[in-house]
Amino acid sequence: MSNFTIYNTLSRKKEIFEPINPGHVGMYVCGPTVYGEAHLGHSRPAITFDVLFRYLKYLGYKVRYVRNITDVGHLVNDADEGEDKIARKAKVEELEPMEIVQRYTNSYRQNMLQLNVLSPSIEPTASGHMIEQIAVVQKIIDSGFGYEKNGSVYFDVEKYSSVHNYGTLSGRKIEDLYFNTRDLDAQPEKKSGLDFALWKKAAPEHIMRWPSPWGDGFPGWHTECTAMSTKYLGEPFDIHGGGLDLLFPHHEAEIAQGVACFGHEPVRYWMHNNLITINGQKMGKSLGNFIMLDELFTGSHPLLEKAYSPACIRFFILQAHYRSPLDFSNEALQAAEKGLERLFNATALLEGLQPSADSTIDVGALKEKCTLAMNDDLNTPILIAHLFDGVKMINSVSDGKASVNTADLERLKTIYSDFVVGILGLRPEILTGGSADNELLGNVVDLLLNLRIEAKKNKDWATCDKIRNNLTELGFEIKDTKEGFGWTLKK
RNA sequence: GGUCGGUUGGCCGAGUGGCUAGGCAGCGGUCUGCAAAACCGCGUACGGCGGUUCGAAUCCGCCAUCGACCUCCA
Repeated sequence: MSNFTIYNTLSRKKEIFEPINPGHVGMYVCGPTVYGEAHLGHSRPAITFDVLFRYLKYLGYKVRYVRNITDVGHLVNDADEGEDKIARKAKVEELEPMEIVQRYTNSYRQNMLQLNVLSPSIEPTASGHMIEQIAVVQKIIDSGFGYEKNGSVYFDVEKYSSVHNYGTLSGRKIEDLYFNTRDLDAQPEKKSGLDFALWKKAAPEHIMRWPSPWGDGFPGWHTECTAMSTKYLGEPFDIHGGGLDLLFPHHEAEIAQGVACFGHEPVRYWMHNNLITINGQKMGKSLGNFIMLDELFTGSHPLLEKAYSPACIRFFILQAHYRSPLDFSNEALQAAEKGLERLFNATALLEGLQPSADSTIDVGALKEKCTLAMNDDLNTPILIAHLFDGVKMINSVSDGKASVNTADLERLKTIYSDFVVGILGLRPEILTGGSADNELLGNVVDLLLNLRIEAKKNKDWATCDKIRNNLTELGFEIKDTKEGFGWTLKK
């Protein structure tokens, strides 16, 4: 179908992507825990796998994209033992846990919409799949790799390791893990410190609880992803994505659970996006550099010099490869903002371009390069570099320094609508003289600029400058051209 | 301490052995009534030290430094 390669964390190599069922792709990505507003860190996996989703569809695959919503908080790690993370927040705000869940789910979806992240095919909630999770736990017990103790169920890592390899995804060795495991409260209950929880008994103060064969409790963190991914995608399924921070223990545990349940690896391709740092530092609440997406869009955070549009954030993220670390700074964001404007201006200019008899630009090669970049493990920075080469072509044609024939012009338009809008998901946020969505405004601006042309003929520079300066103040960008004028307005 | 991954020009960020990444900023030029935009041109970048090689940002070793993770937050 194509030579689309993706880097598989499991093999630590780029592999040609071949779906299990020809023409169909099943992908699962770890979604948000809805106990707070979405922050900058949430945007990267969402955008990375949105681009993957879009590109797979562009390649002609029918894609089922499952991204979960974790609405069952578990234990908070330090002071408030035995208290559910969501329940804790509920007490603080005097809201029902499910009210919190609803509120932040809505907020997350709103942010995703702003970032032009497409809705997944299925967005399952952990609380809505309790039966499936209990079934997974039971299946693991039946396989001999899980054991119950005091109403909790744990995964027997040692026993698993005697038959299978544990640690293949993260490169960890079981011997090393023995010496590097923190001492945790429930340690005495477990056979080994390496074991992880499949089901936890709920303490009396724990609000979110469900009945199970082992008593009232709640599922372990890793259980939900195994239950929901395989319910909707089968096993094995094609692609599992998530942030690098989830690689261990979460994804490692998912593999072990999958093998225990099904007798084989649950996932063909594991993909991990890298994280975002701020001014070279990790994001942390204690560091005061935790920026929420809403703050980013409005500029209301001490670290922000200005507001940045969702498209700007999206472009900024896509200018780096998803597996590379990315450092956030005002300087970098503003550079991205200007670059994006250049890209959008050319994309708008493309619509009004006049074809000639001959082409002096190589549109075919451009498309080829764009496809190669995306096929190379979603190399969006390279794609963007090629799109900027195209910007130069478009501007040159517009300036009359190059020409394009009718067929090439159509192909060029297709490249920009496919790659910029369709795959990168960047919606041009500008109005131009040719755009129809606000005809009245366009006509008024045209009228003013025609008056300016007349003033220009009379060498009435004062009137000329007044019209231009006032329109500039209102946010319009005025360009003098050979034919007359051109203008754009950022939305 | 362990595992994995970074360190590229003023800034961001591609690039895995010889071939211009790209964007932003800067400088010079063309165009312009002046601008803006655009176009053309310019910059001795690859953390340090050794090694392999005809040739290394790219491979190997050591060192420095930064980050993520290390199993009941998800």
